[in-house]
Amino acid sequence: MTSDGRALRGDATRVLIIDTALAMFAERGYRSTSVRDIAAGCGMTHPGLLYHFPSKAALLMAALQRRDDVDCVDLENSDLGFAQLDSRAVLRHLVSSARLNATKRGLVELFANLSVEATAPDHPAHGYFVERYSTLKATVTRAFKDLEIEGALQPGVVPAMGAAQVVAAMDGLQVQWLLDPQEVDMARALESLINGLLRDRL
Amino acid sequence: MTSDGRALRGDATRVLIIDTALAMFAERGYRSTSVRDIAAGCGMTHPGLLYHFPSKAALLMAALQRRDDVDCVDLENSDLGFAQLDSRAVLRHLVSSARLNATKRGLVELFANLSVEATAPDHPAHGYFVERYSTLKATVTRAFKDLEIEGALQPGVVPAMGAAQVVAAMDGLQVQWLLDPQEVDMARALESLINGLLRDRL
DNA sequence: GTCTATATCAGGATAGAC
DNA sequence: GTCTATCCTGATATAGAC
Repeated sequence: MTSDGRALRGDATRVLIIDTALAMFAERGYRSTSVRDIAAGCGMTHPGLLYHFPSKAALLMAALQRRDDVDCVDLENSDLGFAQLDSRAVLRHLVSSARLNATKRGLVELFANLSVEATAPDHPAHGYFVERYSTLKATVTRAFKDLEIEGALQPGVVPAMGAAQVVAAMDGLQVQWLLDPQEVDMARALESLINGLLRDRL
Repeated sequence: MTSDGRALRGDATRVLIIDTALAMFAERGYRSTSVRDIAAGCGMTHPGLLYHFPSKAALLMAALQRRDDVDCVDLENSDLGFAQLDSRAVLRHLVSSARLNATKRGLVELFANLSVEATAPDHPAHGYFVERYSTLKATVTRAFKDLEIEGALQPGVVPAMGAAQVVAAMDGLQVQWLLDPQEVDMARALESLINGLLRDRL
């Protein structure tokens, strides 16, 4: 970005590319979407696209970043906002995310695939996911700790472990749902799991 | 397998290929292991390998099959045997599997990646994983139903949903463990989740 | 600043010699 | 049963026209 607004002209193209990429990644997956496909979807050639982003990986990162931004607008909460929610609201938010996800198969596919792929230390999105999980688990752990103080936790529930279990269940339920959407209700299963960790219901 | 032992001669190569493939898939993942790599590891060229398996996908399926066989030997239980275990033994078996997995990163990577990839209906291993999850969940559901009859279930726990949660947690914990093995104890987290569903401990 | 054309490389798969 | 040679597709990346 440069000092004055005029230079932002080209950003229209950048945004178009990112949105197209996100749609296609969500539709067909990251690996089976070629830079050529995305470029074609934008009405340009792939080197044209690569002028804006040095590599497919860089484009992915930009797309993930944008996805987070959109999510924040959707939910009218910044990530910071999410972390600062009341403890029960944090947990309820996870459940509504699950419910929302059930309307966006492509996106669930994308994130499910990426989060596993990115497990490899040399994956372009490795850092992103390490950070993402770490933040998410920290927030949920915080919520459970607060509930523990209120005495609202089921005896024997350890906040950090509960957070790991809840986050794990979110991920795993997505896989089952992708395999057969009829078979699983992600939001209900998650809610029920969370309720099992609490003395009272959510 | 054929009627007499002699016919197994040519299978030595097949087995070598499968074992090499399994090792390499586990090491570097399915997608980033080329047929050429596997062939080289067997001391042959890739068309030579493709004489034995018509495609990379077919080789994958054979490798998955073999993996299951080895697992059965390891645990001295056939899949059938697993399904027929006593209900608590079924759940304990899941926990020990998790413990065992923590010593085999490559294999966990392979299955974690594949189970998500194979979510796509046209993936070569789609049928395998549909079947795998369906069987696994059915077995765990059965276990919970038995425990329900014994009155050993926490109130409000629905067998089928509990099974989905447990299986989901297994998968999700693997992702977290792959991202940072220090951060998560898969077996403990899973055991604690299961215990939370039961009136008494496992 | 933006794109066309092109170079280069690696993957899976097949045909056909040996 | 194994290899050589080859095809096709699709990936990233660069040179250079507009």
